[in-house]
Amino acid sequence: MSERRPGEIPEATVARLAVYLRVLTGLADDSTVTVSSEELAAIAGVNSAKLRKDLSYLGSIGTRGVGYDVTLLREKIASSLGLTQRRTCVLVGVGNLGHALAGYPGFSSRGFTFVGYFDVDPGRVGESIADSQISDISELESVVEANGVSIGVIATPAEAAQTVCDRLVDAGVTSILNFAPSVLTVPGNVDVRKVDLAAELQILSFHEHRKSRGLGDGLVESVG
Amino acid sequence: MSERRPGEIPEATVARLAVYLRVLTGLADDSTVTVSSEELAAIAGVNSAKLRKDLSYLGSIGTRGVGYDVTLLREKIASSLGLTQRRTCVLVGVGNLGHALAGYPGFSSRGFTFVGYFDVDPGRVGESIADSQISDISELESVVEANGVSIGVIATPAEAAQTVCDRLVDAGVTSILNFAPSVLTVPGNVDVRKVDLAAELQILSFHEHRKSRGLGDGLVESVG
DNA sequence: AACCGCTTGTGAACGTAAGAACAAAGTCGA
DNA sequence: TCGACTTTGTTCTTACGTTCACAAGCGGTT
Repeated sequence: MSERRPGEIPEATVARLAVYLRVLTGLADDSTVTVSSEELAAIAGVNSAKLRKDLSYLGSIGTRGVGYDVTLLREKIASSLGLTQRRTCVLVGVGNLGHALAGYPGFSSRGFTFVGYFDVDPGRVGESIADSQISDISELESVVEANGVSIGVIATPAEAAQTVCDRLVDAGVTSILNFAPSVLTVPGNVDVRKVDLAAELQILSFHEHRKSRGLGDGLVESVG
Repeated sequence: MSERRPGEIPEATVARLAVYLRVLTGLADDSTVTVSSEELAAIAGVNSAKLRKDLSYLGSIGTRGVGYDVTLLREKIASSLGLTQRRTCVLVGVGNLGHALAGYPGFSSRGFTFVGYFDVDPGRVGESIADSQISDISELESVVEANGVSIGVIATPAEAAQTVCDRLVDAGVTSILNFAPSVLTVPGNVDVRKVDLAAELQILSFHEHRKSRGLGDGLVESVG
């Protein structure tokens, strides 16, 4: 039963495809025509066998003895990720982080169009942001529905996140990117990805802690 | 050979411990004294068996028939993550995102102290930020060494990231949190975690794409 | 046209993680 | 003190992900 349906790409692979895509864009800018799995893997920071297996899920794209055509591979990855069509997004919560996200150039350059920025604070509504302006949260549903928005980005405080999430889902959003430090509950057809900034630092803290203790051998801290 | 040395906690578990910790803090604020694996797992959005296994790596903490003491568990997780000692950090690159990170309340409230904010832009140096001020990048090494900084946060453009990373590592930083969309190369004793904002959206895009195609059956898009 | 060197694509082995299920170990009430 | 009940800690099974190693396939060369 280890059969995988054609078109089924493992999660871990999908996450790396985004990295390969970025690397390939860089190579294309340098007018590189062809790249081997070994080279590409080195730049992307992964094992070359893993890279080849990842790419093999997209079909047989490379040429044996030669490598991969940069342009072709780039298109293939982009189409697998569904990046051939522009996707519309909304951002809810325009505090510090929300502002930064709104100004992040990587989004629009990669095919994501933000059609609305929302906040509850009346003081912020109307403020201009990233060649648009902040709308009141009450307009959320109408904007989502009018634009067929599929992705919602939540950058509110933790307390507001679930409510905002529910409203997004009710309005038709089927993918959520959550920056609020809270666990979201959603229906099964909705995908959530979370970015937990404090957790990232805590994970690094764990490794720091470990490094400063064990130093590689079977040493165990005696617990008082 | 599936023995795991005592004290060895799996990566996947470490990442979740940070989530449990946050949930437990919330429970403690509500004056909850005891919590069962089932309850805690529900709030944290994970399977209860997984949660129990995660916690079992920290030792036998719960009481059968009762559950876990919230305070005790919280302390145990915090100490496993090395959060009992405050960790000093520096932030390099104070653009939009850097500002947002500097203003993020979750860092200092969880034991992370930023002792320096750096940028190359002379126009920004001196600007006040999060009850401190922006320093010139040239001071990076001296600040890192003077404060025994162990964690560096990179929020520069992609082109600068590797150079900044090298400087941090040379100065003695052993953990890096990278927000720049680039792959960092570091010595083996240094840990890197990356947060790739555009990649997150692309992963969601993939799932959107998949939902709008297959709808759950063996349907395969015919490739022209 | 036959060979040679190179690189892909993949099968098999290994390691890590998730989930189900249950025995062990505790509390609480009588 | 004993028994019923609850919830943990852990074992076992299954799934997923990574890595190795190599046959298959292609371009260039003679």
